[in-house]
Amino acid sequence: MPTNAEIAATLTAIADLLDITGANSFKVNAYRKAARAAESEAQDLGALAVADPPALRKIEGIGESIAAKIVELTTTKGIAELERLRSEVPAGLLELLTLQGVGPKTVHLFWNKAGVTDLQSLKHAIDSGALTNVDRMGAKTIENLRTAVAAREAARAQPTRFRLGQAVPIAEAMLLALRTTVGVRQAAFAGSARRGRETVGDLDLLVSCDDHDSVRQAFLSLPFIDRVLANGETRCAALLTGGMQVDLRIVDDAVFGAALLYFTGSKDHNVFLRERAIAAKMRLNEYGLHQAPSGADGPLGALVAAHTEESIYAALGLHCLPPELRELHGGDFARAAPDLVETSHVRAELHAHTTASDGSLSIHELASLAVSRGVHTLAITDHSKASAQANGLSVERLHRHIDAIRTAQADFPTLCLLAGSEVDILADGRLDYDDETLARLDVVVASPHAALRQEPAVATKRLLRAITHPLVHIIGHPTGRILLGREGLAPDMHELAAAAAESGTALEVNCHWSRLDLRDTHVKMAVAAGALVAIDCDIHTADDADNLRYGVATARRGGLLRQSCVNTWEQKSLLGWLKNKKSTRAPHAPR
DNA sequence: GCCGTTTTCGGCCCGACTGTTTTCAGTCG
Repeated sequence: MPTNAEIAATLTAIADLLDITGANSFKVNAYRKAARAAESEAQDLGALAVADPPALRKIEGIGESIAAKIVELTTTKGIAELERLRSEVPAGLLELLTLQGVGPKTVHLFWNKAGVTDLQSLKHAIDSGALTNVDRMGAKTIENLRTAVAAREAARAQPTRFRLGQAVPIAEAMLLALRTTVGVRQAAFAGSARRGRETVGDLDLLVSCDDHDSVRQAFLSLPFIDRVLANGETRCAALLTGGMQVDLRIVDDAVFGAALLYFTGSKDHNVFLRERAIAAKMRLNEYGLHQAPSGADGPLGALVAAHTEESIYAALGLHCLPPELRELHGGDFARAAPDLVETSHVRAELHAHTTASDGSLSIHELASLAVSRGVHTLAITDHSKASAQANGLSVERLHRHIDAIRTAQADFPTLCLLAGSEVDILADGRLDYDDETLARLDVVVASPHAALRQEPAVATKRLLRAITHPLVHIIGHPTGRILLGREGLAPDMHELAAAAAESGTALEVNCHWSRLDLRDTHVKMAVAAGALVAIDCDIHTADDADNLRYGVATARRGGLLRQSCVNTWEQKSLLGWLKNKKSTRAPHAPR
């Protein structure tokens, strides 16, 4: 059965191929929108296609035709329309769409007017001069193409997306430099990084200022800039040395909110807001919300709102939606509760390593770090013996470690130090320590570290066994995925979430930006099932504590409420749950 | 292809930038 990601990839493939054939652009966009809907959908679309096909059409962006294609893909493992397109369009043309400045119209032109079928034949057409006879191919365009082809070849070994925790520090370093420029009023990053997506394709920076030229100069002279792609009055774009693209928008301070809203997106959410504006006889663009023009082509009416995002949402009759929930067309207003979890709510770290296993901090250093972060409770959870590569603790070493933690407690009167372990969930679901050993621990985080290529059904059974174990409190990074590196397990997360809710076991959102596991869609499932969630930094070095924001962003994207996150609880409630987790359920009704 | 409080046809966000095209087309976000 295809996963939602596979369905999304298939719909995107149809869109790309249709685009090259010159199909109606609204039809192409419909496929792209449906692909995005599939990607962010928490329900398993493959299962839905089998059990209740009409329900597919309830999802915004999926209509009669695309629903039928999802059913076709699920039941026959292929789509006739896609195969027809593939037989018609040379496969090598798809890569050309990724070239800077080359879109479907241009690829169509290359294919039909110059016989280009892939990157190689495009290179040949450039070098042989064959492109000079093609419409709109002047000397400058051909030179830009040459550069784009070279950049594409150089980038083959580089990622096209970047992990959130790598992109955000770069954005903040650039903003720090821009804020010192004369005349700058406000500066922020927007785009998918602000929405907290686990990976981002580029960075969007927004600056309001009195002097556009000085900001442009400051931006283009930043040390990270490798190549300038655009340099206009209000927009600059550049490639960084690592291959990431950065776009800078420069606006007047009075319209900063409108620009921030616009450039934060998502694209689908912008369309929704514009449509809502039109319905209310207004117009929304990056310069503000205005009254509609009085005539058909007349100038915009009076300004309604522009300075802040809140004022624009309010004028449209909406609550200000947190950026993390702006992924969908209509946004995820249903999840935008006032008690959505925030970094400031987190008062306990329940997953941290010391030098006893593979951490770089001693017990005292780790505890001092926790005190400086203002948490009331820290669980020290070094690896168990199966994780030999991480210097996992034998039972004997664990006993001595527990004693050392108990002794250290005396030095930290304001912090509750818990003796725990990150225990391996073995391939068959057994735990790496016996029950007698586990019972000595204050907190047990059970995590999969090996056998991460198991079949989904095997992985589900394995994790269920750990979830329902009475001595396990938290399932650490449940899938073991590494972003842009390792797929990890693909268990039936609905089933795991239901079992977690039933047994009072928390599912972890691991905050490290290479993991973010649970991922956002999994958090949605946990929330829907009424399961408890832990947000933990999995601290190995002092810097890891800074990753909390990424885990919280992921949890917010999934709609996690403060009261369902064990790390936000008062110490007494938290310790009560650890002592007797069975009696503790997520304190809110399933949504 | 999707969608609907201008509803079953006829729209579909819209502005900046670039390059070449002397008024606009394509790309991008």
